[in-house]
Amino acid sequence: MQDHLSQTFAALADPTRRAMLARLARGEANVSDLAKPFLKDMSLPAVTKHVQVLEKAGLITKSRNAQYRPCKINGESLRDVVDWVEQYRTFWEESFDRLDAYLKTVVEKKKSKGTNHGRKK
Amino acid sequence: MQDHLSQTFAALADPTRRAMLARLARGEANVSDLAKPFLKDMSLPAVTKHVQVLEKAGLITKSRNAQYRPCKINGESLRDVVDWVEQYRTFWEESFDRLDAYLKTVVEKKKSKGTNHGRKK
DNA sequence: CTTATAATTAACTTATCGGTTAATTAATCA
DNA sequence: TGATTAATTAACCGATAAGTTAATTATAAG
Repeated sequence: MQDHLSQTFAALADPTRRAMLARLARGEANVSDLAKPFLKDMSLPAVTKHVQVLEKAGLITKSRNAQYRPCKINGESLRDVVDWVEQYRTFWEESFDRLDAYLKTVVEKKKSKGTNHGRKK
Repeated sequence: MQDHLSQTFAALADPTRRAMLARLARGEANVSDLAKPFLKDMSLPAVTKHVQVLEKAGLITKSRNAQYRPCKINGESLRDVVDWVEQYRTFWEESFDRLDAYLKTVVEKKKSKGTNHGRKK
């Protein structure tokens, strides 16, 4: 896989992996916790592979606790996704909600006076 | 490819296809217009396939004009992407910008009194 | 009617993806 | 020490993704 964004989108292009992220949104979980809902459908090594795909894409981080491997979401790479897709906002808003766009610019101005949301820039 | 969102993410997991969307963001274009920047790197049938992937994912629509096939972005499916990723907003904001979150809820309330941004729901 | 242009289809190749089973590593527990 | 649990690695398989070249369709233009 070439660039990082492609790697991220590819990792998200699988319902099992998105379900794992949904699970992790509720809190940290070991690989076997993540595996539980899927063990009727696939083997544990298959789960390990999915976790590795998420990890290599930077969508999750994995640490060590005894023989367990607690995983958690890494929000940074999801921001890459939203930053990319926001470029196209006008295309899904089209003629709807001019007010929405206006309010958004107001909020953006307020925000840029404060922090820059953790971005390096 | 199974579900629609997986299909969409898979279509976006390729830099050539994302570049095509970037081109279409500047206006409608025929397949050969879309092909132009890539013909040093790949054949025209390869381009046709990329366009078909984007079309099947619902990211673009293609019409007919004589022997030309003008394409344009379909914003709806990009909204599916942003709607999905917004679930995880807290993970990239983490402890930053509590103000940001607050302002967002204010805006959301204002918006839900007006239209619902073209969503069917 | 013939030729040129735009785009697609067909057939094929190669690499990658998502899964399997069997074996292995590493830590805990009795 | 030996057994159990958590997770990974190795080797393999079938399906599909992404590219190729050659042939085909469809419209426009001389």
